[in-house]
Amino acid sequence: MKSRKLYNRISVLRKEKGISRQDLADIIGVNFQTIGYLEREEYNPSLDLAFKISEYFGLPIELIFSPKPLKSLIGEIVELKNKIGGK
Amino acid sequence: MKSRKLYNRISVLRKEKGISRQDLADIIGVNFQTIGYLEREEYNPSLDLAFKISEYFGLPIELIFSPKPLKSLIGEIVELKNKIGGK
DNA sequence: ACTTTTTGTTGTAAATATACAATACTTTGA
DNA sequence: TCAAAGTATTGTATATTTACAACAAAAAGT
Repeated sequence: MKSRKLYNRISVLRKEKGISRQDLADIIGVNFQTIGYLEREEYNPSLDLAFKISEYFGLPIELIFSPKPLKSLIGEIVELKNKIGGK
Repeated sequence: MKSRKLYNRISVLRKEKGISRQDLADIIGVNFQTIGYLEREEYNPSLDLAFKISEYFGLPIELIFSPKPLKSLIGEIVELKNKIGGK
């Protein structure tokens, strides 16, 4: 199965936490270069690795990874505000 | 990274839909034996394949796959009813 | 400006997921 | 009970992910 390129927000989330790739890699238990490959979206994580990342950030997989390009977090917020604000 | 064994509900969900592995495989675009391996939990899907399965069933990945053994669907329901019913 | 830390790049090797084929076993249904 | 459909098993081949190392480039802190 030729697998689709997936998009993710790892680098943004990691920066919000203020940790380095090495730190994140250590916590999760992978090589720090693996985090690099994921952030650059050079390949997709295994489902298990995706779960580990999702557990670390305390967020569902769908909020971190997506088959469709992810909008910026700020963009998400604006969109949600519009939805709530009604009209 | 030695990857953890993951659990899933593919066979139950597939049976609820009343389709065969071959059918599911065709829809998703993988070999039918791959579905077999996943249902028997002999290996984990890639994140992309997990997304495809999740898209087909219209359910979030977390409801289909889990690092911890999944309780039966009926078990989930009972638990939720207890939670709602209070006490 | 200099030093250190972080990130990117390239290359190789190992582990794991997926495909495919052939055949046996099991279940279902007529 | 027999036939067909579905599932399991075994084996081999390919693709993809992960690890690891060494070095270059960039960013951050002093």
